[in-house]
Amino acid sequence: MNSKSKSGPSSDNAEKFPALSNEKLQYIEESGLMFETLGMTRMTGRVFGYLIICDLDAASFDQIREAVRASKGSISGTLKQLMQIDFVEAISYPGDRKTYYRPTKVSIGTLLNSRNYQTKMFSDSLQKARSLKSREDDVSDWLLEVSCFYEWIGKRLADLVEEWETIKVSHLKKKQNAEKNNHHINIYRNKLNNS
Amino acid sequence: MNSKSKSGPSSDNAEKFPALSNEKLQYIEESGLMFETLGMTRMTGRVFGYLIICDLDAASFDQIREAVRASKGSISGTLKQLMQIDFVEAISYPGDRKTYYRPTKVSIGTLLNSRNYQTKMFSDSLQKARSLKSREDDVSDWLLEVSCFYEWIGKRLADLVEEWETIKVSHLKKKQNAEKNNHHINIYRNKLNNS
DNA sequence: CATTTAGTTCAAAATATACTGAACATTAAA
DNA sequence: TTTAATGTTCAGTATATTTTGAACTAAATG
Repeated sequence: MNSKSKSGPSSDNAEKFPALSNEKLQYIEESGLMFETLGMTRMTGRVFGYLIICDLDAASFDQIREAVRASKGSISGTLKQLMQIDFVEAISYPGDRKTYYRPTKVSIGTLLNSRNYQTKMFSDSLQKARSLKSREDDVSDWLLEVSCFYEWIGKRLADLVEEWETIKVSHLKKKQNAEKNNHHINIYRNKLNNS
Repeated sequence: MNSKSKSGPSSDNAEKFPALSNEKLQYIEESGLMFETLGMTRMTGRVFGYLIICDLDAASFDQIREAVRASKGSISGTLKQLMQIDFVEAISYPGDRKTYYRPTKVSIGTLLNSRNYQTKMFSDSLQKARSLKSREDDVSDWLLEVSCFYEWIGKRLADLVEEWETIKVSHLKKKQNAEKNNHHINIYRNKLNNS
């Protein structure tokens, strides 16, 4: 035991583990459920959700653990999964034994590619199905069309990513301006809600 | 018991339940595993896989059951799921009490839309995360960019589907010609394999 | 070298999901 | 009205997945 912990559990704990608002805690759970419907685990969603809203440059193992209230083993495995799929990256600081974790700011192209992996698998399977058929019929026509479409659109998506890179700056400016204008509305809404 | 079943179990059973080649049986299992990685059940993949390769206009409940070797309850539930997500449709014939099932030849647009559902969910979640942050940083910039990109590309994909509709006929012709040329190669390959 | 920190590993428990099989519903035919 | 055909439903079981928690490693600190 060190002298700090004797001086009271919440004295400087609050600095290392800043309390999360109910909204944020709720978001973490929602993120968990969403990741579940995407075929990942609830815990990966919780951890990723925490990392993107925690307002820290990077969070420590125990900060994550505290925020999502899970066991060390669970956090350890979950972080590995998230790093494996490149959703999270680890960083470290000199003179600090801890590892810190933060969301990877994956490029749009990478995001789209991982999405396309499943599509490719599906499309390949349909093509194989067609090759196994012993007659040509409506189904084999459909199988051909669908797998051709996916092949075609795979190429087209790559073009779109390039196009996005060229237009994104102006596009994002528009969006941010729209947001500023909405800000007044939000303040007005809050006043209404609090009345 | 009717007279038919007394005359021997495999007499005309073979007509109603034509034996599937090993390749097809294997495909059914592969399809099951693939659907599993897509977040659906193995059984939905088996049943859908069977329906697209069975070379029947439509398969009866018991033909499906026989092909995938599952219980009636399982087939019943699985077919409902597949119909729910519009992968399979039921048809019936006058004077026949059975229901027959066949793969829905869903339009390309519909296929893409259902794929986009998950993306939308993910994108909305990122936007919400950004609104919960109490500071602007690299992460909030990234959150904005990603959710904007998905919004933008959603619109662009709709254009691509339209484009596909206009070019698909000529595109498919090309593909089919390429296939015919490959056919000679496949025959040659088979000879090599059988030697 | 003993202790603390920071995490990893893995067997077992908890939980979630899918599947079976038997009882049931419904319609048609005998 | 009885029997048969065609499924459906659902409780229980089987299976798979996630999470815990305790024992462990490895490195730094006193």
